[in-house]
Amino acid sequence: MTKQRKVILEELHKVTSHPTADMVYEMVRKRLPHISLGTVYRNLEDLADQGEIRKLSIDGTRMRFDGNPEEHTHIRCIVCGRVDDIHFAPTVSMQDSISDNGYKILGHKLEFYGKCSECRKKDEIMKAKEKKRKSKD
Amino acid sequence: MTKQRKVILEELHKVTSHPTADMVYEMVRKRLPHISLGTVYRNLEDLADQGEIRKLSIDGTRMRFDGNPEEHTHIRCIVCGRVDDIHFAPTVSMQDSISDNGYKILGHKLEFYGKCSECRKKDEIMKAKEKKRKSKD
DNA sequence: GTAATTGCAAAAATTTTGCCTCATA
DNA sequence: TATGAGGCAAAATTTTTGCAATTAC
Repeated sequence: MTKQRKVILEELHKVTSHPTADMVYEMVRKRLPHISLGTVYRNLEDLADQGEIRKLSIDGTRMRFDGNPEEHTHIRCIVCGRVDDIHFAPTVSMQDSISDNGYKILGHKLEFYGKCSECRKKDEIMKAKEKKRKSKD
Repeated sequence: MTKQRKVILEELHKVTSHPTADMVYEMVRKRLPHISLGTVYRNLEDLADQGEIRKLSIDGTRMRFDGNPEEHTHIRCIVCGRVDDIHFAPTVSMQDSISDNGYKILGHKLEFYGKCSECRKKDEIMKAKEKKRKSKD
C-alpha cells in the first residue's frame, strides 16, 4: 500500500459521483501533484481486482469508478450523464441457477436511467420560456 | 436510408453477439469493401438515436451494439467477455416513480454476469489436468 | 438540383505499456 | 539491498471530425 494508492482510495471514498480515471487523477493531484495518470490507472485497476472498489461500464466509452465495492444499484441521468447511487433496493431473483444459455450466473448489475432533478429543472425553465415565446406570437 | 446504413442494420440483425463497432465494420466490409469505419460509427450512432438499435456500455472501454432495440436483459461472461441475450425475464418494478434522488425514472438496464458454458468447460478441463498433475507428485 | 452522406485521413480521447528511477519492506 | 511501484513518455486503442467528392431523393 503506497502513498499514491492510499490517496486514490481515500479520494474515491470521499465522493459518490462515480468519477472517471481522469477525474480521479485531478482529485488526487491536489494532494500529490507529481502523480502520473498511468499510476492512477494502474492503481484503479489493482484496487478493482482486489475488490476494494468497482469499475463501472455504464457511461459510454469510458470507465467510471465507485469507491463502494458492495453490490448496489445505480441511477444515471440520460441528459447530463451523472451517476448516483439509488437508495431503494429493487430485488432481482434467479441468480443462483444456470440459465437457458448455459451460463452459470454469479450476480447481476441493475441500473436505472432517467432525468436527474437538475436536468428536470432545466427542462421546466425551457418549457416556461417556450410558453412565453409562444404567447408573444 | 443509404446502402451503407441498410447493410449495417441487416448485418446487425443477423447476429445476437452484440458486436463492437469494429466487428460491425468487418461484417459489413464483406459486402461493401469500400465502406469506411467513420461511416460505420456515424450510422451506428444515428440508428441508435432513432431507436433502431441499441448502444450497450457493458464491455469495459468500448461500445457494443445490439440489433434488437427492445428492452431485454443481457448476460455477460466474466471470463471471455461475450454477451448473450437472456430468455427468462426477471421483472424489476418501481420504474414510473420519482426516486429519493429526485430522479424521474424512465427505465432500467439489467445485466447478469457469470460464466458461459464454454468457459465452464475450459475450467473443468483445467481442473482435471490439475488433479492429474497432483496425483503424479 | 440540393441536401445529406460517404470515404479518407487526421485528430481527439482514453487506456495501456516500456523503461528507468525511486521508495518500501 | 532487492523487489515492486511510480513517473514519464510513447504507443495502442477506440471514437470523432473536417472536407472534398458522391449519392439519394
